[in-house]
Amino acid sequence: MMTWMKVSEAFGAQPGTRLTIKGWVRTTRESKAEGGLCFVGVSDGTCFDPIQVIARGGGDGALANFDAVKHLTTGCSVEVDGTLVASPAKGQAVEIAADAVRVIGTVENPDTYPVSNKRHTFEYLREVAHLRVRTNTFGAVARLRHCLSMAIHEFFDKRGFYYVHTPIVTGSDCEGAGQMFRVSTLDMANPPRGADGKVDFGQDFYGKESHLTVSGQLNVETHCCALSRVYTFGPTFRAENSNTSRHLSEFWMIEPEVAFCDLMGDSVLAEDFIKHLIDAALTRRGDDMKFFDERIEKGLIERLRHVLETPFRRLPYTEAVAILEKSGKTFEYPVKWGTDLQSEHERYLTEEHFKQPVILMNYPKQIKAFYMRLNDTGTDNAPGQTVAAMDVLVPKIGEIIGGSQREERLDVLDSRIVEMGLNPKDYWWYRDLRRYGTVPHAGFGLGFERAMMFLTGMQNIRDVIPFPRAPRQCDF
RNA sequence: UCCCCGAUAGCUCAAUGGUAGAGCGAGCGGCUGUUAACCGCUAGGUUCCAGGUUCGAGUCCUGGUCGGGGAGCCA
Repeated sequence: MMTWMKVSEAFGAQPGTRLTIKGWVRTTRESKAEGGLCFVGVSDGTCFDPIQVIARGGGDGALANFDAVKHLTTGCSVEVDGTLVASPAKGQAVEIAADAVRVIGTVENPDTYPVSNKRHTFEYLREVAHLRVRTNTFGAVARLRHCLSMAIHEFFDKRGFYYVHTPIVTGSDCEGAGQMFRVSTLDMANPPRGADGKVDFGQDFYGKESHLTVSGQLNVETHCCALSRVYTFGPTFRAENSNTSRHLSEFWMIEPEVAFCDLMGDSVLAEDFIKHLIDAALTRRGDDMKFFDERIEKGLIERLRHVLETPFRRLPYTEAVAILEKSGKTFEYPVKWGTDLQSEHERYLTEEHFKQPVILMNYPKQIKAFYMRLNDTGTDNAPGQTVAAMDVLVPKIGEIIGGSQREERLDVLDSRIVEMGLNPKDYWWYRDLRRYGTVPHAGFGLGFERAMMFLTGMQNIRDVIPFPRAPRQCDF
């Protein structure tokens, strides 16, 4: 009786096992020896390596359709019945001696098959995103992405966090994180207009303007202030015209929120979280990580082990500015207390000065969001007022996490809202959390794709998400 | 959005303003328990698009489209 096994299972089975595997041809090689041999590498995506299938054209195990098997090319789908045997040749420990190879789907023109068995650039493969997952690299990326997704839920579940499904469509355009995509069912060519000539969104689907969310944070805070420990993990949309290797207009974000927690507790959670992801990747996807280490970024595993074993460096923003001023480096943009650090400054700190992840804390209030908790005057001997915000910087990627302790004092929150030129009325339900049993709480946001880049060594964010969306890029 | 670079065979890239080339991939044959295989032969082109300069444009000029790197915004 043949057992249909995943290729990953077949590699672990005993020689002599009779089995069936089903998958796609990666490579074929032919030999005239022993009455005709055909070596077919078959992958079903369950592990990094394809398994080698031996088809014979003569002798005892001759296949009736050997001629068809000889004409298999990369991309064909097959079902193989056979026996797992120890391989007599180098290159693989085991292989499958085939009794039958059923050709399920052929490739209609091998000459133009987009992901033929050769090296392709990532730029090219982006144009064939529906097929690129059949390659070594994108198969590994897909498996690791799944592995990390599961590890994220597991991390929070084990710590008593509840997974909250925050909305994708939002009626508030006050989430405060940049340009938003409009959601509307109005006739764009001929929208209803009010007496003032402006578009009347009162007639739109929700009776008001609505957009895709840019953050689940404000919503998740409501559940934090009832369930204590919560997190979201979902898609996020930013309509910024960002054309970089680190930005997407649709990306996935993990946002935990913890009640009765301050900024230091928040930073400990962030550090534990990143380390858990590294551990999960290394222990559960060793095959894929080995590939990333050898072919994508030399020294990746060593770099991640170092991060895993070293405590993150915590550093007040004010001290970071002092370090940068004393560094002797000439930066394109000058360092000045009260302004945001530039990419070059962050890179210097995490890649050159400390050579490890750095958590910068307590930023000047004028460069951070209204909901971040105002620190006492004199915190860190800063020359101005600061808020309890943190950014986690990692080598190669830069900012991977942004978080803060939230302002739980209603009067302070209100004055900050007004100070930023916002209207407290727009935040009525957010303010209610401070009116009814307010508590100190804190949280952060981690860009999932940036974590993927950090863990794989992939250099373009469009290559760590199955179907990237970016300005002028919405194919597939 | 700003700065820089690029677009030629299925893919990666050559080609002084003067007949369009190679490697890989593909097809056929040879050799081999093969595995980045190797050897031979063959096929494969609207040189991104629209204008312009020129006797002549892949090459020079203008505009556009798309892609890459960097910056800003951020996760």
